[in-house]
Amino acid sequence: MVKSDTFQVKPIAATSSLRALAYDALKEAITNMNIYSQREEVRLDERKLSLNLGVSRTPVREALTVLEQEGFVRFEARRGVFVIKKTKQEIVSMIQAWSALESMAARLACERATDEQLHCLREHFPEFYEGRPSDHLDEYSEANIRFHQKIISLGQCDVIKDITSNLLMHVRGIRNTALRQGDRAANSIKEHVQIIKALEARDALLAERLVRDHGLGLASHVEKYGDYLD
Amino acid sequence: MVKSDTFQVKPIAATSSLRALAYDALKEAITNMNIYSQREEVRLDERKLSLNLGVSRTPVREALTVLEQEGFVRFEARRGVFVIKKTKQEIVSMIQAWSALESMAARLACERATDEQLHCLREHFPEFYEGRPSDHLDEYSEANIRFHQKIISLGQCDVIKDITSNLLMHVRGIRNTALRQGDRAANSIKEHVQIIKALEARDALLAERLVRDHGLGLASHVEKYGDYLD
DNA sequence: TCAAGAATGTTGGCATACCAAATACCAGGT
DNA sequence: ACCTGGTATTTGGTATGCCAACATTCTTGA
Repeated sequence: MVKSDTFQVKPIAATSSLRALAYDALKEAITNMNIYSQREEVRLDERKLSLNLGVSRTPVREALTVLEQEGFVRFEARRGVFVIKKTKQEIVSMIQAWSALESMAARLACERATDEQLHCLREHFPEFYEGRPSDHLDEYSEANIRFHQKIISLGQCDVIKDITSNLLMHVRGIRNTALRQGDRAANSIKEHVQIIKALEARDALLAERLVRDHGLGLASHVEKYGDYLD
Repeated sequence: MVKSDTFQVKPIAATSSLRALAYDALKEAITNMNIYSQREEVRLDERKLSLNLGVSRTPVREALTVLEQEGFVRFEARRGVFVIKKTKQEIVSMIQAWSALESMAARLACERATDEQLHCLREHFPEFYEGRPSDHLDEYSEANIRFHQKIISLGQCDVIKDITSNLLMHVRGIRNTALRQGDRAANSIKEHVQIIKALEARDALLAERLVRDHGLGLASHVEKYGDYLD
């Protein structure tokens, strides 16, 4: 017999359910495809999906039900399941909601985060605060998203984290695109620096305002230049 | 033959799916029961539910899947489906997220709503702005919620509306309870009046701040006095 | 007497079968 | 060629059956 002190099993065995596996597979497929490159809405065939995934229709349908709830697909009775193409207005609305939540997270971070955590913000994204970010836009776009997620994480509000996590799935691609329009990247960095300063100073009112305005700036940009979405 | 001009059929039949009906029934049952009055978590039996609802297990399961996604129930493999009891901290988090979103809605309302719409706010809730609200707490609690929903509606942001709609399902009961603790009702009304004034003046910054602080006040209150939740 | 384990029942996960509605296809008439 | 109506096929919605994992009860042996 092995002593329980030394015998540490892996965190969780928890063989995922087929439903969860189907969900992951479908979600990845949906987010990876560029929905907006094609004009027609994509239709998903339950039977083909279950055939390709090697499981029956039941877990596939349940996974699709979750995706419907998250706004990725839409069921039409006896017509099919369609991948949803968000309209420009819907994207703008999502960014506005995101801004509200991240703004609140920033406020909460001022109260709750440790000095170390706040300092990490600056340390984790140093490379982009010198030189021209326009040279590494792909990298910067990812770092940009991480930056905002980090702020939300520091807010230590799970509800905000969960909701924004879902919103991000929908707007990730748009963020990347918008960054390349105009000279938004350089400006974005300046605003980030201000946000970090406000957080480090624990100036909740300022941090909250800066984060909100930063987000709403993106919303306005998409509103103006996001016609490719419709 | 009938001339197509004169032969007008009724718009649609649109019979809801059994899944939707099961969802509605379950959601109402869950929100109506007072989850926090009993110590044990409530377990739902798929087979009994489908028997009671008069449909098979399939639509019931799909309805439960949606409810799981919305945070009302939790699946445990081969154990059962349980109605989730939110912890105090989760409730506080939801109220904070709500505050962020309503605050943004107020800001948007300042830009988007018509004078009429803003004025309706005052007209729709006049009876409570004179006399003591503590005499009609049930009425006032409902009006209170309608007031906040109205602000969100005036923001004309569907995403915010949808998210808060779900949050409301979870905190409805708590709002009602909190209103009865201390002299919160009277104070609540004063703050509402200020919010209306800010909106009518289209002072976005002020309205946004007042709505946020009003919401966070509730969060703090629950944080302090909501121990009955755990 | 009581603990260990075997038998039985229960539960959610999954697969499959069937149905009605929507669509696609085709034959026959104009 | 172009309708027209009916028929076959496809599709999502639903019902049902089976299974492994858990829970419970009963049995058994010291």
